[in-house]
Amino acid sequence: MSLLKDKILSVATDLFQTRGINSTGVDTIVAVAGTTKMTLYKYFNSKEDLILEVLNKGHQDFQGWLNDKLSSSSKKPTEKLQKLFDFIEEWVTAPEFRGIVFIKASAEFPNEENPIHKLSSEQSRAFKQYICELAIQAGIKEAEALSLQLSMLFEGAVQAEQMKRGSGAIKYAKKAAKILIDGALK
Amino acid sequence: MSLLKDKILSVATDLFQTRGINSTGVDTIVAVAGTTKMTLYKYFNSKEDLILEVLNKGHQDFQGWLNDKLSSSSKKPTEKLQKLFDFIEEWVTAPEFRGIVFIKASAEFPNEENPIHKLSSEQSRAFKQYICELAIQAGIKEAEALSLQLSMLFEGAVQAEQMKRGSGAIKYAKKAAKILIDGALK
DNA sequence: AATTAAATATACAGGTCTGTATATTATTTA
DNA sequence: TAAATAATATACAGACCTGTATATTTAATT
Repeated sequence: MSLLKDKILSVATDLFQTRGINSTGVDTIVAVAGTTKMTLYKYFNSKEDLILEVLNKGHQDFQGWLNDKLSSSSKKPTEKLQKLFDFIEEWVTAPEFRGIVFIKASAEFPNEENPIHKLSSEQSRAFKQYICELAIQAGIKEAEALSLQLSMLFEGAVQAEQMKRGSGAIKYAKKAAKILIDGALK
Repeated sequence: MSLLKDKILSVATDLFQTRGINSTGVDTIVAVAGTTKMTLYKYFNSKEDLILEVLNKGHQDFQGWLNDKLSSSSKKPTEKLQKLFDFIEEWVTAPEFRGIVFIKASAEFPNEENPIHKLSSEQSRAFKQYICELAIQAGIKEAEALSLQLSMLFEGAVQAEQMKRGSGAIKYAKKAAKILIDGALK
């Protein structure tokens, strides 16, 4: 991976989250990244392609980090599930946290036929599925229902955090998650 | 209120939700509303003003409807709280439901200094506060925590519904809300 | 040193956007 | 019927947007 391509991707991610995707022009991206449009269009066929790659990178970063944390925290599925929102809190309260890209992208591209919306929707589904597998391994009967509830709680907490930074909402989402998980376990 | 102004407001609301706010030009709005830009700019000083009025109208419609439903459903605060998500489900699953405006607006205008973001944030806070007062009247000790959890659940469910229409996510949000409310009541 | 590749600088075509200016047509009120 | 109000039709200025074309400069390789 080229250094410049990487730089463009991280700058775009930041600008998309802090200013909005449609409100951020490629001119702004290359200016902040310290390069030119010619270089951007060498690595990305279009702005849409850039957005799709930003989405993919964001998802891999988050899911990869979360999976590493959970894997090294415990081998018992039940404990992993119980620690899920501890790590989510750690991720969301980090100073460099700027939101979850697929949540913003799905709002800015609401048309269900749009490739960006499709990828966002797929990533949301993949995250829920990840939780679902944790729940299944933990022996939870209604794993599908619980994972959907937890992912709604997660997206609502991120929404709250994007709405008002430092609101501390995630702390209460974590408590709610504990109640729901405990209820589903017994 | 002028008939045309009303028409412009409802058309704008619909287009903003189905195509995005930044992606919807005033030309499209007036074309669908069957009028002209001159008329739009007679009733609204700018597109930003129009967006702010769309937000206000959306909030009044939802909060007004919800409050009427709750008021006429029961006089006991506890029962009202328990029926909250029944009515939310009714609102969200209605065929004409297009999402909650302040959720989309806060995503498209992430800058906390922006008037549109500020109003969105204020509406989100007002909704949480409305739930909080229900909880207080129901005698719940940790009313603040519960209302924040329920509002996150609500926003997460709307997010899920905007992401994939007809997902049925709200049904499981309702079940989660019941668990959280029952836990907070005793 | 000569050749190839990578990145830059700059300009611009074609499109869309907001907001306004000007003139005309309906509609209502006096 | 005359005057005042409301809405329309149309054009356009100025800004911004994506994507490309052309030429130049820097860096890497042989």
